[in-house]
Amino acid sequence: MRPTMKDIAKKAGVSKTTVSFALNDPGRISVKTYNRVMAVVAELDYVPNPVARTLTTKRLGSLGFLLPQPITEALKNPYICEIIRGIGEVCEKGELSLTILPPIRGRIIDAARQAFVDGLITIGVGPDHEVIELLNKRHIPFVTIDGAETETTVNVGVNDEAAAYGLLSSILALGHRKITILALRPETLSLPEKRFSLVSDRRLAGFARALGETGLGLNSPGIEIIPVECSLEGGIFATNELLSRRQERPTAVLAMADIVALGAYEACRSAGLSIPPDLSIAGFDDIPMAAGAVPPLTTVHQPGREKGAVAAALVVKLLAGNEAQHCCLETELVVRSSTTAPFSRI
Amino acid sequence: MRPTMKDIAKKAGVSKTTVSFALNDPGRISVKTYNRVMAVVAELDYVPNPVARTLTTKRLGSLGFLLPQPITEALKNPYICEIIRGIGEVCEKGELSLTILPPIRGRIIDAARQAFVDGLITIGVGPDHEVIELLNKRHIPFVTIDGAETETTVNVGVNDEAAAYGLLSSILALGHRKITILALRPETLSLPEKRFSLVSDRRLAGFARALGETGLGLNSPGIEIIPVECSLEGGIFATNELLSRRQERPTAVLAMADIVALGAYEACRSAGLSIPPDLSIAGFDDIPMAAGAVPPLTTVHQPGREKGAVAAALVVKLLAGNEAQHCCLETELVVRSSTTAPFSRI
DNA sequence: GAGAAAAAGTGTACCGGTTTACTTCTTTTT
DNA sequence: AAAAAGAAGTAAACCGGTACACTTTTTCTC
Repeated sequence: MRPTMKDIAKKAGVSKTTVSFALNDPGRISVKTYNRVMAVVAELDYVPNPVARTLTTKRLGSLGFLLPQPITEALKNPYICEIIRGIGEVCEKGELSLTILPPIRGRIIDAARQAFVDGLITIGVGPDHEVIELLNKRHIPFVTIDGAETETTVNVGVNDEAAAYGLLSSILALGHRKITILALRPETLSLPEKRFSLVSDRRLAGFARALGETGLGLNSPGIEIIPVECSLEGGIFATNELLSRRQERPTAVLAMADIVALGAYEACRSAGLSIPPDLSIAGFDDIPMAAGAVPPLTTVHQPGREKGAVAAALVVKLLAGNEAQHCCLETELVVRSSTTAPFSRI
Repeated sequence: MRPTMKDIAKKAGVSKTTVSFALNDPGRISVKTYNRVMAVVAELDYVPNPVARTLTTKRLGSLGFLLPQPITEALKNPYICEIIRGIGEVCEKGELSLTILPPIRGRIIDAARQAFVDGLITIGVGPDHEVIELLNKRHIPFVTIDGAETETTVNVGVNDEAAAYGLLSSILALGHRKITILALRPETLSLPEKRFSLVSDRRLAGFARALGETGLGLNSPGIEIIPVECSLEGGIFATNELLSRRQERPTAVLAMADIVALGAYEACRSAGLSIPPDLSIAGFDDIPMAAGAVPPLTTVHQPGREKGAVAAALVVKLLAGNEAQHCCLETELVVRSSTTAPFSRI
């Protein structure tokens, strides 16, 4: 079996304490003893058990990232990858590892319960979610990404309402009046009464405001909202369904994630539609491949890596016992060539 | 302070053991006692400390993935993302979390030393690496990806030599004789005497065999090998350098990773060269975006997600105390339109 | 209703380290 | 040379759970 500190102490003829000193505070003991202990350490291939150490030091050296979906799904979305990269950046500096926590048995709260982390970051989790309560009980400092700014939680996000308003305004200005919105389903099933994810709701509010200025609303004829899964497949599926209908097609599709928009691209390709002018498509996020797509995708840029990095930095701050403030990052409308004026059917 | 099991026991008027039963094996005690204990648990917001539990159960519920580079760098390579997705798949099934372990202070061994994992997966780590020894000392079961098949370690990989042979053979058959190979630098600096990564060495052997059949060798005039960093930037940098030279340019560039090949694409774009016929470019890996690139990239397909999934499944097997076998997955040469016969300069 | 069996609950050792308070021995100060 | 200060080392408590062996209480069987 793996040797323990006791084994080392016995073989070196010293106390456990001395072994501990040799490993963590060599100045505390004589050079002679130090050498003797270390010789035994080398001989028995002793490596201290980090878990046991943790029991007293109460520091694990790991940050957690609580995913609302399985890892396989989540990493299909480059935007999530960007956020992870941002978190990773901070982990590097703080000499921490990064623990990805996928839902266990479909429940994100179980993942949080048994997480071995010093602090963690959630994404898309609202203040009313049970996991928030649990984290508080466990006294684990955490920061939410794309959550909500409340008294008791620290959040990092963007102004989704304003960003959505800007995007739809530009689409409306092009002349589009038949618009389909691909809104994101909530990833976890913990709140079954919700139709859309937290950010989707906020963006819908922005869309509503933009529509209002043209005398329209989310319920106006021609405007449609479809819940989709946040993935390439989700975009393909919804768009296929949309294009196969009898009724008149929209002239523009607004996806709430670039990856969904790229799914729409694919569905259009299969259907033989050109983007544009047959259909204008816009996304949200500005993932790295959005600019390189054919055609380049109009989207709302939000700084994914920065979001992750800021959130992680705030967690580190909390861990150090300092106060942390909410952070609202900038977005920018990036108009590329996937959106033009609607094709006039004669 | 956060309540402990002792606090619960005291307040409920029972022993610590009973509390433990209430939480883990309710059938062991009477309903009446169970209710009383759970009431106190709820009242004091008690959540068991998973670290303490671990000391006796010796199970952490996490798999580790030891990265040879910072997370930010690694996740820029979609191929790594694919592998992580594969590992994630297995984690899901086993109700495990996934701990990403980036080098600490540039040293991968330090990451391994303090990792809180039940088992782990390395990538690109050879049998002579110090980390292998450490993992054995710590008695942590592990599987290597793209490592080496030895008596004492389990490896998941592909036949790099054969794959490289096939790729270069097809390039030579097209008529190319001036070929630049972009080989990968080892990511970690632990073995400074090495020029290339483990897989690069094996692929070079395959290249050498293919060249041999045409009466050439790796040292023949016209054949050049350049060490590059495995990233988009690495590809851009090396290719820029290559194209800016006075001397005659190669007609084909073989990158040992698709992401590097895509970097070469970008450098060509800036230089106003068309791919092909000015330059043929091929990659390795077949990342998802390789097929969608312009032009679609000729490459060697290797199953990234499967690699991760198989490796993780083997670790789980080892954890269960079973034997695990090496696994060599299939590769396939995928010829797309980035490679043609060399452009004849008149 | 006596004896056996099952159920319910407890005390204590243990996991593998860290930390505190204390002892012993050596060196320095006056 | 005595007192004070410092160095080196140790025993035992502690972190917060789990697991084993054991006792006590209840239920069942004949």
